[in-house]
Amino acid sequence: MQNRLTIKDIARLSGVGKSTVSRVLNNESGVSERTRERVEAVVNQHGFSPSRSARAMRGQSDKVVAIIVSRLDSLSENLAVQTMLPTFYEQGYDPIMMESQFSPDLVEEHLHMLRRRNIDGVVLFGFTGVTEKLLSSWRASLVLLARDAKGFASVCYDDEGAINLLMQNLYDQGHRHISFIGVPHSDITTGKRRHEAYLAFCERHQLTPNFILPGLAMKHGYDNVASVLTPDTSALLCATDTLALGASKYLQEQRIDNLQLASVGNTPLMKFLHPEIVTVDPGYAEAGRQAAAQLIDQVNGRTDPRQIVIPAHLA
Amino acid sequence: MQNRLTIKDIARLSGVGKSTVSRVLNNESGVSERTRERVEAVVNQHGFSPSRSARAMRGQSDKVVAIIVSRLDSLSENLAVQTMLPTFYEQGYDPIMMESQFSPDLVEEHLHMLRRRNIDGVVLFGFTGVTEKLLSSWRASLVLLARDAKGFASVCYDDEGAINLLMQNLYDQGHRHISFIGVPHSDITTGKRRHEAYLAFCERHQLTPNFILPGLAMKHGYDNVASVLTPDTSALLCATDTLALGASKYLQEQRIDNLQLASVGNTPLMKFLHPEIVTVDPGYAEAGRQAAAQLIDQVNGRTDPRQIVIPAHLA
DNA sequence: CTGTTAGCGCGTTCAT
DNA sequence: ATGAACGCGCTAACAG
Repeated sequence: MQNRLTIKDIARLSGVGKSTVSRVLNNESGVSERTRERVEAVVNQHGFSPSRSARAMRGQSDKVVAIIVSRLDSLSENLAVQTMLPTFYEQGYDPIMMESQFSPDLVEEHLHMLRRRNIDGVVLFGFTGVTEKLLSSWRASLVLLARDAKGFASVCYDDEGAINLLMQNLYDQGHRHISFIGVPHSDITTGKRRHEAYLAFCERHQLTPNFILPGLAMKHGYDNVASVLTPDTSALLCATDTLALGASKYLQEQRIDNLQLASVGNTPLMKFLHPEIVTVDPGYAEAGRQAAAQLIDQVNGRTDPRQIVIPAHLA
Repeated sequence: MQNRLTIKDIARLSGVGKSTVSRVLNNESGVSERTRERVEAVVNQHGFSPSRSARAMRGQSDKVVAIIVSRLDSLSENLAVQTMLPTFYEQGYDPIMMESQFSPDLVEEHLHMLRRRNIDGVVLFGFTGVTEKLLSSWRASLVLLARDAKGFASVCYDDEGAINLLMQNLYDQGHRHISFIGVPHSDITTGKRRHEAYLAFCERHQLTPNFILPGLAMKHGYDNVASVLTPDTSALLCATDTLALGASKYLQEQRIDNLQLASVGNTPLMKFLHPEIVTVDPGYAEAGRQAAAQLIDQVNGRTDPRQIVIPAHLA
């Protein structure tokens, strides 16, 4: 690059020593107000900013974090990343992005690369197959998103709360035959927890459950709606908006418009394609913020790994 | 971080000098085959990799690039980013992500921050309002995507070719009344170029154009389909798949199923929601690869900024 | 309060 | 072909 000026130049220009400039730059105490002001003036005047690399070499931290999403085009993950980025930038962290494509092997590969790069921390969007063993060496500098694991920091959605909110809403609307379409239990959060919350609600209110757990692709929703519809069914609850998208397509094709749709997930696309849907926002935006904040606190030793649950709310 | 070993340790462990290790690491000539092998053995054995920051400090490049997307949830941009990431990683570049939200001010702000970080290069997804002036200081280290600007490297889609492909396909299917829904001319590529290609095709084949240019939101598609439908209309061409998504929703609601839909853009979602659509793939994946490759070549002084056009092809 | 000195890990002369 | 010495820009330890 060109002749960027250095801390030394600033020192010369403001007639002080390098260390004083350094102190000012880092807001350290022990600098007279007058000197501080003078140095700051020169710094601003020249738009000086210290070299990241040099800093990193001394401080041992290059202020870089990684965000590993499952897929770049995941609607829900995008909403979380969207709030994560500004949070990182505000704190001076550069977030680099990676895609896991739901492959534990890829995650491992990425983590390896990150280890060698001496990165500060990682936000990992969890999925079935990401084991604790895989992450063990990152305990101190990892935040798991949408998943929890013992001993790891995590930001989770309130699966049970979300389903309850939705069920209660449907129930209050008078629905008594609510079918459920979800994800297999191999997926703990989106699969097991949401399904069980559905079952529990049914039991509490003496409703007859009617469900299927095909998977989390849109096509799964589309292909399986029919199988949970009875003549009585008046509402359909989907574990994710992706499933709801598939279900919605089926319903509109079949011209079934007397079925109240509901889903977890508050993505703009869903709202556009099927405005009549009832959704809960699992708090994607808030989750992104918290995950970033937690990671930063953690790598700075301000807090230990802890598990955060984001409360869901009706959209 | 903890006691990562340094080039010095490797030197000691393999019984050579630091400089020799450095030479091996950088594949420089002037090292005997035997020594090289010995050093490489030690390096691999300990999984050693040189400190990025220290390297950056000497070499002036920290091997970090930025990707500024308009929106994280842009379907088309995602497809390009998806191929960009691996390309950057292969070459040892860390890609950090930013969102412009279609705001020139935000772009400017981000570029400022990147300048101060002494970043190597930027891939910027262009949009209306991004002026050459805004980018002038990045001439050498910027690749514009989906937009071109004089003097800047760019990777563009072949708007005219894409429309022609689609129109020809519809024409060959026997359609003679093809309506068009697009984007205002203030958007040069997606708006003006695609619209003009449509008009030109109509003129060449003596078709009567029937179009509207409401904007690029889904709702624009949804709200405006009706206005371009005549009793004769047998096909509808959409400038983008986002518009097509909106149009598709309208058509399905109105139970209009004798209208052939076509659009530029080959996103999985579109294909799922409306399988009967004819699409051209503008070459998002290829664009991502090329953009990354061009940027890398450029920042390494291997090539000057140049304008690349990706050929479109029927999906 | 402030300036001076000594490295951090690496690439780069310059001798050998 | 190889090693010793120097310095990149910065922070930390030590003097004053």
